Amino acid sequence: MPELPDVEGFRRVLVACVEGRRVERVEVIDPGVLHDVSGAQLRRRLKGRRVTGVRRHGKWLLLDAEGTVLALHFGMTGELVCCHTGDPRERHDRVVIAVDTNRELRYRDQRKLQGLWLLDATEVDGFLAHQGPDAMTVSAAEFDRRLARRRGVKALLMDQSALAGLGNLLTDEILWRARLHPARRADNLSDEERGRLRDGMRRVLRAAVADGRVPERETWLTGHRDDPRPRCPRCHGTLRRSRVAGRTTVWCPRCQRAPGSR
DNA sequence: CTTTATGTTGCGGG
DNA sequence: ACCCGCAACATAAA
Repeated sequence: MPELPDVEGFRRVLVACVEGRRVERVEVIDPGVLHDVSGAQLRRRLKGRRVTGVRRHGKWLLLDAEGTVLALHFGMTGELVCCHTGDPRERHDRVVIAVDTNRELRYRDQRKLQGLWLLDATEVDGFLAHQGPDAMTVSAAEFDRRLARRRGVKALLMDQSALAGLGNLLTDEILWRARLHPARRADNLSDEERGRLRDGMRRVLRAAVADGRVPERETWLTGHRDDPRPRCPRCHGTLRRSRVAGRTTVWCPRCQRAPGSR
């Protein structure tokens, strides 16, 4: 589930649930999601602290707690939910952070591909140093600079060190909207094509972030990618499914022409 | 049993 | 130096 818009949705969950509140209890149900920190350390360093802010960069979510920062990444199956204390525990609840309002934040994740990191506020910049600019706020000039590589455009858009926040679904959606074949090389897009790409990215992101998730819509690819015989919502041609940049890729061979060079 | 899944990283090879 | 595909990580569902 989690790409930039989903993580932005989690950020709002956090704001509503714990921002400004004091951490009363930290419960580590499955230490397998903790990185470089034990359950006891996590508890000791969060308990009693006030949550002073919540930030997102790409797919990373950062919870500030008076000098200590909890960094969360959701992998493919993670989510953040706000519960009342006493709500029944679910099978994949891994960590619970309860605050002084009878509410608790739960990090829920089936596959445990990523997890939680605990940092000192001074370590955050270094921690995110390898991340590219956030896809939601990147400037046109910086976007163009990031795309100036000899790589497949889909691989590049999904590369978090080039641009942070886009995953497999969003990337397909953006390329479809910009009418660009996913296997095109990024460095020989025309100025017009690169403009279309950035425009598509902005529109897709704006709509998805407003929803706090990547929506499944009839007028988007997302609403069709799991259909048995998926049709393009724009030209009604049959969509194709293949593997690009190591991931399942859905695109319209009529709307999104030729890889090669042009 | 096999395949697939919205992520990231590290490795081998071109 | 740059780029690609692929396996690995852990788990569930089709």
